[in-house]
Amino acid sequence: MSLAKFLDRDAAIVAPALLGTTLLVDGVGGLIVETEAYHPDDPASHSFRGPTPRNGAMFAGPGHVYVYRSYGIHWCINFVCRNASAVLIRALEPTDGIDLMRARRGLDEVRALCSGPGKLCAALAVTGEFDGLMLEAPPFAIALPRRSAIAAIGPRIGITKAADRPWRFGVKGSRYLSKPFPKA
DNA sequence: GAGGCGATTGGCT
DNA sequence: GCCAATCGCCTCG
Repeated sequence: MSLAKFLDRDAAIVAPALLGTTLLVDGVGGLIVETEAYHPDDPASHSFRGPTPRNGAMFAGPGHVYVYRSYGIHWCINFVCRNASAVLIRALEPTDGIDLMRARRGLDEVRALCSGPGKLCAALAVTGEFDGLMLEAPPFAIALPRRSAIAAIGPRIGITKAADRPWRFGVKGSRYLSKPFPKA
């Protein structure tokens, strides 16, 4: 399946299917092991209240990248899906450019390099300048998995609205998650 | 126009 | 476990 077609579905479908995908930015990155889905009718979503200058990329159509600043300090990256839904990339298992990521993060421990949405953006040098770019073109490189990894499912993290929706997905047993999943 | 808060992280208690 | 850092958007007046 082409990347464009893959992303032109609801975020709740795309988010678990993305597990095991390779994400590289300028050749640096790893395997996606944790994601979350956000919907326009979801009070926790940035697209819930319609377009603003900040969230415009979420309304630009499937295949775009939405990068926003979190708590005024960190950057977080989303893949835009159908109908202003989006998938937040929460954690990677580092595979490529590990020494560069170590230098950017000022940290040796591979396990913690990309174990959180703000961390992985720092490790991959993703900033607001990437907001609105197409995922299909450089500096991005995406390799979809042959088969999606087995997903653990749980409530999303760090939000106060609609916190009960089970739209967080992770690779079962991965040591690179931002937080463990509640035991099923 | 002012005040509050968030899809977070790292450091200190 | 708690708390500060720091910026854009929302809400209210």
